[in-house]
Amino acid sequence: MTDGRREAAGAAWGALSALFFGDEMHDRFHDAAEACGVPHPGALKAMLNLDPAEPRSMRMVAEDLRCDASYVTSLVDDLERLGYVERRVSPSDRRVKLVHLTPEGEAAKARAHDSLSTPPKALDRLSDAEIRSLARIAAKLT
Amino acid sequence: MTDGRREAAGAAWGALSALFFGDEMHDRFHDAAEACGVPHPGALKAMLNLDPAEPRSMRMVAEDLRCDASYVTSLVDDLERLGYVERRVSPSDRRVKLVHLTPEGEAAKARAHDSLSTPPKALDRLSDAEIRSLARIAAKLT
DNA sequence: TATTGTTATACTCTATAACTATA
DNA sequence: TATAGTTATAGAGTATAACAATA
Repeated sequence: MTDGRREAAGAAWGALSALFFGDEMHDRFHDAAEACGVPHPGALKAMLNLDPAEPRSMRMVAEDLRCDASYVTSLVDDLERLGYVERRVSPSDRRVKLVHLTPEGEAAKARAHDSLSTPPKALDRLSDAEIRSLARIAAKLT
Repeated sequence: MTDGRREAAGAAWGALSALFFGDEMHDRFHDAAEACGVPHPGALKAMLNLDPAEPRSMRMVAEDLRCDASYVTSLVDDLERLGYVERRVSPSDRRVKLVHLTPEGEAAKARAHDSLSTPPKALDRLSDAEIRSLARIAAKLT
C-alpha cells in the first residue's frame, strides 16, 4: 500500500512540476516582476515575503532569500528607491534595521500576487468537481 | 457557477504555488543541479529540456530558455565539457548545430529529474485516497 | 541579403572580505 | 568580544553588437 501511495505521489508531483516549470509560469513570473515595477526576480521574492504587520530585519530577509546580507542591502536600496519599503531602526536594538512595507509596496505586492496566483490555462481542462476537489486537497498542503 | 469555479481554481493554484515557491523546493532545485553536476540552474533547465530522441538546435534551446543565443553557446560549452552533450552539424543545413544528449547526459538528467520529482513532505498530510485523487487530476493537466 | 552560431565585450546579480556602529 | 548592517570589490550569469560561415 505504501508503495502504491509513493508512486501516486510521485506521479502527482511530477505532473504539477511540469506545469510550474513550463513556459506559461516562466513568463508569468517575469510579468509579475514587471507589473510591480521591480527590477529582478530576487527583489520580487523579497517583496512577497514582506508583511506590513510584521516587519523583518535585514538579516531575516537574507535568511528568507538564502542570500548574503550584503545583497539584501542593495535589494532594499532598490525597493526603498521605488518607495515600496522603509528602513526603520529597531527600538529594542539600535543595530537592527526593520524593513517596513509601505502602502505603495503593499499595493505592488498585491499586483504581483494577483498575477502569480492566476491559474494557468491547463486548469480549464478540469471539470467543476475536479477543480473543487483540487482546491480542497491543495488547502491541506499548506 | 463560473464565478465559484474561478475562485476554487485561484485557491487551488495559490496553495500549490506556496508549496513550489517554498524553501523545500528552493533547496531541492539547487540539490538537483548539484546532483547532476551542473554548475547553475540555467544549465539544469537546458538539460531537462533535452531529449536524446529529438536533438534541438542552438536556437531552439535559446527559445526554450528564453535567453540570448550567445548565452546558449557558453551553456552548451559547459555541458559539452562535462560530457553530457555533443554538438553535431545538421545534415540538412550546415549552419545549424544540433545538441545531442549523450548517455552520460541522459543519466545525469534522470538523476536531476528524480530529485526534483520527489514530492515534498507536505504530501504526507494527505490520505491515500486524496493522493490518488490528486494524481488523477494532475495527470489531466499535462 | 538573411540566418545560424560564435567571439568580444559589457552589464546585472550575487558573494566575500574588510569596516562601522552598537551591544 | 560578538553581532547588524554597509561598503568596496570580485565573480558568476546573461545580454548586445560585430563577425564568419552558410543559405
